[in-house]
Formats: sequence, structure tokens, C-alpha cells
Amino acid sequence: MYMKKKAILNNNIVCQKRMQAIRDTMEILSGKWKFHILGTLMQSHSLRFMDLLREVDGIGAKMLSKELQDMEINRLVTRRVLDTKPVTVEYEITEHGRTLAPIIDEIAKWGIEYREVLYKKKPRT
Amino acid sequence: MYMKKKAILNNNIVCQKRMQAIRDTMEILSGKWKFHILGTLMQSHSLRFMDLLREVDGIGAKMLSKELQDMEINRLVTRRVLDTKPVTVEYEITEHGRTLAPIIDEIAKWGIEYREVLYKKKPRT
DNA sequence: AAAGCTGGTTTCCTTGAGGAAACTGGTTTC
DNA sequence: GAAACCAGTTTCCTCAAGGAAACCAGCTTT
Repeated sequence: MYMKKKAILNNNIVCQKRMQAIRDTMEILSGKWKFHILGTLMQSHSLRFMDLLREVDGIGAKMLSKELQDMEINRLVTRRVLDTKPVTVEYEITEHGRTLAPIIDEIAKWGIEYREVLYKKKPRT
Repeated sequence: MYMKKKAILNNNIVCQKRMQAIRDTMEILSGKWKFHILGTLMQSHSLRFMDLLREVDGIGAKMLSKELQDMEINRLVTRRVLDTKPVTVEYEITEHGRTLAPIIDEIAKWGIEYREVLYKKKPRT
């Protein structure tokens, strides 16, 4: 008679909470462009739609629009319509959005170190 | 005569490098399962294939196999075949893999705080 | 009035990620 | 010799992400 083995590490409440947290964050940051849009917005006070389209290399209007809507819902960015001659729209990162900076910084840092390791072709790992 | 506007923020070399770094890291960590597999492996000395299949909630054999291969190529985990009665295979996180801990920690931290904010329903944004 | 700007939306299409289930193959236990 | 276990692989399928291009509405310049 065999007892079916069960998960033992990840069945405690702390692990579950952590796993859920990772899932939450990654869902909010899902997609190919959010990091780049956020990174660009973090560098400037505010940007208009067409500015972002130019700044974020390779993105198309549809994806930019969709990602901005996503992030507005999640309060990472704000959208403000200005009453100018041809109507312009300003996007700005929120304080809440700025709290993602440590994540983005860690990811960028890791990527830079990774490239350096590749060049140096580590001796004997 | 209109001059077509060009990107101005992200065209400097530092930004490009940073963008590339983010792209690199996210490609290595791409997919639904890498964070969870890494998180699980970080908590234990080593785990066998079937252990991981049980620990990582919801994953199937195909994806687990594929993700582990990916991560082995990128030197995040090691695979060791043991000469036991029914052959067993041990997976272990590498030192290099452990350097991802700060990223995973930041992501988990942000997700936990995010949930807390949702519950508290912040007073006035 | 034609053309160009802004800020999108809509349509159509392709590709790939991921899942379920069956199968392999070697070993061991019943 | 039948059944079960480990560590996968293979096949088939679905669905969603993402891209290209056309379109739209309001306004301005020429």
C-alpha cells in the first residue's frame, strides 16, 4: 500500500502568501512593454502618447494604448487630457508606480552583471 | 516643413544599456513557472523531478522539464543523475541562480504590500 | 478642400506559450 | 509476468499575446 506523496515545502502559509505575492506582481507587470514604459515614464515628468510611441522603441499604438490602460487601472500611471488646440494627453507615473523602482533596478542590475559575466567567460564555475 | 520628431530620452547609451539589461533578465526569467521553481529550489538543498512536480502547484511534467532545461542552459540550476535503483535526478540551484534572490525578494515584497494596500483601501490615493 | 497633426480604436492575422494525455524505457516490487 | 515508480518525451490542442495596417474624429495649417 503506497501513500501518495504530498508537497511538503510549499504547503505552509508563509510560502503560499509569498507565491501569491509573486503571482500578483508579475500579473500587474505582465506583457512585453510595461517595464519599458514605466522605465521611460520614471525618467520624465510627463509624456504624451506620441512621445511614448517614439520613446519606447518598437511598440505600436495598439499595444501602447492597451498597456497604458492596464496601468491606469492599477494606478501605476495617470492620464490627463489637456485642453489644447489639437488635444494632447499627458501620462505620468504615480507615487505608487514609483514604488516599483526597486524591482526594476534589481532587474536592470542583474542583467548588466549577467552581460559582464558572459564577456569575462568565468574561469571554472 | 515638419521635422519628424525623434526619441530624446532613451537614445543615450546608458538608457539603451539599461533597457537591454531588463530585456535580458526578463527573457531568462520568462514564462509562468521560473520564479516558482527557483523559489522552491532556493528553499531546499536539492529536489528530484517528482518532488518538484509535487511542490510547484499546478505545473505539468512537460513544462517542468522544459523550464528546468532552460534554466540549466542559463546555469541557474544543476541537474545530477544519481545511480540509484530507480534512477533519480537531483536538481539544485547554483550560486549564480541564487543571485536572483534580490529580484525575487523585491517582487514578493511589492506583491505583499500591494495586497495590504488593497485591503486598507487607501484614504485619498 | 486637401493634407497633416493628435490620440487613439478596430480588424485581421500569426506565432508561441502552455496544458492534457498518452507513451517510453528501465527497474523493482508483488 | 503484471503492476507500479521515476523521469521524462511526444503529440495534439487551445487560447491569448502581440503586430500591421486601416480607420476615425476633431482640429489646424496651407
